[in-house]
Amino acid sequence: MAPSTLTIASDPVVSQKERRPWNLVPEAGGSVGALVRKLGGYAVLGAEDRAALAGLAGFVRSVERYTVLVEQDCVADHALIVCTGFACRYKRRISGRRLIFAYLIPGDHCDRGAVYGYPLDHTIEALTRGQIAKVPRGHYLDMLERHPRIALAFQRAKLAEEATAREWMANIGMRLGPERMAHLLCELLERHGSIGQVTGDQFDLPLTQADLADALGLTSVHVNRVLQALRRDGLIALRGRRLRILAPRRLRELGEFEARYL
Amino acid sequence: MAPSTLTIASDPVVSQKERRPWNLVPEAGGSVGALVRKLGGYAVLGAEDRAALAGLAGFVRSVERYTVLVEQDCVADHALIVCTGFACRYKRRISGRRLIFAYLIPGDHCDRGAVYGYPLDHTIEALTRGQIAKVPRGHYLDMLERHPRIALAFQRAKLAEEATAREWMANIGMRLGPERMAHLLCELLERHGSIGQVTGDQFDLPLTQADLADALGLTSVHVNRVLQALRRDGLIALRGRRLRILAPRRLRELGEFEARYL
DNA sequence: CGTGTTTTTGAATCATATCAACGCAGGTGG
DNA sequence: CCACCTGCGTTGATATGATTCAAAAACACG
Repeated sequence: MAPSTLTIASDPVVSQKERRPWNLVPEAGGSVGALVRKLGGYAVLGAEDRAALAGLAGFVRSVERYTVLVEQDCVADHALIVCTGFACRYKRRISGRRLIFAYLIPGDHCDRGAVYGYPLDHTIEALTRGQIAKVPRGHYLDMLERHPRIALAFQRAKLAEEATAREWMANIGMRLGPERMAHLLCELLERHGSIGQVTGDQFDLPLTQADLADALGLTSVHVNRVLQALRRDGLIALRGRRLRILAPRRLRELGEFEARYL
Repeated sequence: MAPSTLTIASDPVVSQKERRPWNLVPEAGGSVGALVRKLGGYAVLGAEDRAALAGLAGFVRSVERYTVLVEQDCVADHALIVCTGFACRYKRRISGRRLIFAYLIPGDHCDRGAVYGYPLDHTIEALTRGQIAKVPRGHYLDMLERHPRIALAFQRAKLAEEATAREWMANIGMRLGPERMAHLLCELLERHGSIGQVTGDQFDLPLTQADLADALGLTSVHVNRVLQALRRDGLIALRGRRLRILAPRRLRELGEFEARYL
């Protein structure tokens, strides 16, 4: 009911001592490299634009897994951008069951409405350890005003995010288990590709089967069996936190996935 | 693939001869009455604001059921606002199965992105006969600029719409049939209430059981049985195109519905 | 190395889909 | 005015995808 405070790891500044746990490639551009790459796909950015984005690195801090980034009904006073790691938007039922609406990967915004001062209708939480840029509203709005290209890119990124949300809804609403999983993995392949984190159809997937289940509207038990089926059919190889897409073509067909983003 | 043309009934002007088929109350404000009421709930509108909205009545035209309002991948050059009747956003699978992402009732925008010239990732179609205001982009943007209150109200309405979309996702992703139906009906009660179309917990629901099914991720057969269960339990009375909520309290509990909009 | 988390497995059960058929009402045309 | 058609709601029988519960095996971590 009553808005609570924004919860985030309170280290005052950047923590360089942190060893990145699952990001292999140290991106050019440091912790905001993913953001630059992603936005660069939505609009042509100039050197000053890149510099402004690079300036966001000063606001980066580490968060542990399970850290709540924005609490439900809370009005955030910062723009939050994922730099490394996985976060998600979710809601819980009284029964305790959780539904994940979206995965937030490096380069993704946590909450755009926050900037306009509206309370959020769901919770945002880190699914893995990672780094988050916590940009004060003033600085953020300032940057958008000074760099219209960045603003444009953010706007387009938002439309893409909305389209993705509808895709997830279609996933849950009209696809069977294996198809849902296939679609999700294709999407993650594409999104990780657009931030330069895919090499040879392979990328880090540091999620629990329960995390996948809650995003697909399935049980973790069923997710397990679905994954086994996909492995058995030679579509994927998933071991530890590393996913390799063995048959991208067939996986896309199975999930009826069509590339849409750029 | 290639954008196709915007399809809409091509009557040049308002058609007054049309007999409203399911709207009982002739709203003050004529065909845009619902819009005025809805926006009034999001921001305090002045007389000039209302006048500007009333001016939209000149762009109203009738559409038949099944009329495609905006085709997928199409860039609309008009803002479309539902005045009477039901429309929906949906997507189809190759199998032919349809998933409805949102119902659009009087006062709702069909596509906001259209105004910015982005192609749509889904289709918008009339689920019933009705009236749509087709406002040229220029006129629409002009109005927003001249009437900041209206712009604010639209912005808030959009946030509410996004929250509703997440609620639908939660519905499909983690609720059982009867709970989904209960939640949906509660939502429709609230939304129709906010545009003054509810009298005594009763309102028009001119939808097919198949239309409901596609919005709930269920089969029309199953929707039928769910509705029977709700009737048997004395929660609702649904006959013809008229729905009466008999036990709002219990229905909300069943669907875990919480009021959110204003 | 133990301890807690995650993955894997099996069996039973449940919710929902599927298929097929029938009734009913509204509208149409002869 | 009646016969026909079509769309929608209703029903029953059966099939199946997914859940639940429970427990063992594999892992990851400090």
